[in-house]
Amino acid sequence: MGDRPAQIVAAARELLECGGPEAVTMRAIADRLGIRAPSLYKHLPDKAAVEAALQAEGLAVLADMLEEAEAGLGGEPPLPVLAEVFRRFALENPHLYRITGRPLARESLPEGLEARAAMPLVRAVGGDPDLARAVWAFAHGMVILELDSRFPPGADLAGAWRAGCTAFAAYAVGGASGSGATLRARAQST
Amino acid sequence: MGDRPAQIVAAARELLECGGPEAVTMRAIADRLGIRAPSLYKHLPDKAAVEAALQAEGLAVLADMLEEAEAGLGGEPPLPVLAEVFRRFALENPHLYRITGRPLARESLPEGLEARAAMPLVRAVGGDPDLARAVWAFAHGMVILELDSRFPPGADLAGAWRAGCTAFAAYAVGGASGSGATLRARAQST
DNA sequence: TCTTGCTAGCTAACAGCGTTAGCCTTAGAG
DNA sequence: CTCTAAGGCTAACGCTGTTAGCTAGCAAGA
Repeated sequence: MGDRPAQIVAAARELLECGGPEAVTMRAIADRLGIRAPSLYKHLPDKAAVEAALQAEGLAVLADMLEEAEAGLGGEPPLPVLAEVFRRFALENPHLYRITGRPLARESLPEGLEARAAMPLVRAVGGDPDLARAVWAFAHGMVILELDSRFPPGADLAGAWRAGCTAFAAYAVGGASGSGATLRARAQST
Repeated sequence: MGDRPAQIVAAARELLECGGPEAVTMRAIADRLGIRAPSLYKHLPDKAAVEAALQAEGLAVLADMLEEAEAGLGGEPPLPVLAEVFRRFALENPHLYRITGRPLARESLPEGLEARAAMPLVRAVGGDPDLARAVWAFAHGMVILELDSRFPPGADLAGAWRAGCTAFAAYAVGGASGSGATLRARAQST
């Protein structure tokens, strides 16, 4: 009964969520399935395969959340909403996010998943790939620095997010809505 | 003869640079010093101490480079220059940069080092801490995504850097130098 | 019906990791 | 001359991922 590979990944995910990356051990996975570690290798080539599967899972969840948020926004500016969703995903699944953000085993990832996760952001900035990459880097940086407690304790992270989103939004719209000064004033009041 | 702790850190750094983080092994460090691994514990409490020292070293090098760049710029806008230096540091010392960007053992870091590395950036954006953090996140994100090969092969990273710097510079100057559209035009031509 | 072969488990083991316990040699101080 | 402490050493422990080789059960073919 049951699809062993899927069970293995599910067990790994549970371990990851309770105990962090170092709790994801071949022996611990096997324990959870009531078998011994070497038996796992009848279903998987190595531990990297488990990690790749977790990576894909994380990416898929993120893509789902971003697409849902994108669909749900009316006329409001997309960038702050997507940023909020992005951050929420990371804070709610910190270990999964870190896995997702590892060197990335492209060849063992479902075809097109990476692009799917990226598209909402690209659309939000009007299709400019340079800008999309810059925004992605900003969001990833904010999240990873927060997860790693690299910001000084008590730093106003919401303010930093606001500053970044405002700056990028202004660049995206090409200045149609006013000068940087008014944008900055608007950011303060939000 | 010689300061064993310093020798240990130096050996660790050499190992890190040739073989990456997983080459930094207590046994490998000891080998390089002509002693056995357990003897290291006469000089250090554990491996985390070595990593903390490497982290401090990386942070210090980065701070030096940023400060030097800051001193060397005439009237030109600081952000792109600092960004370039930041990126160069990361690409020239990829493993060290990754170590530097780990959860960070604050208490075992030299007093004020973290602030020293951050200050050039804060000054470059005119003292706004929110903006400084956003820019830092952007730079860190760009670098870590590049190191992890997360950008699609062939992506124009220089363009992404330019987009980010331009957007943040516009936000920083408060729109005194014109609309987003002109800024974007300027970015293309640089 | 008997045999064959595959699936999926098992135990034992290996190499490498960080780390601890305990021994021994050497150098310097009283 | 003795005592102490520093800094080496070996042996070992528990952990990791992983391999080799054995075996119970089951399904298909002769």
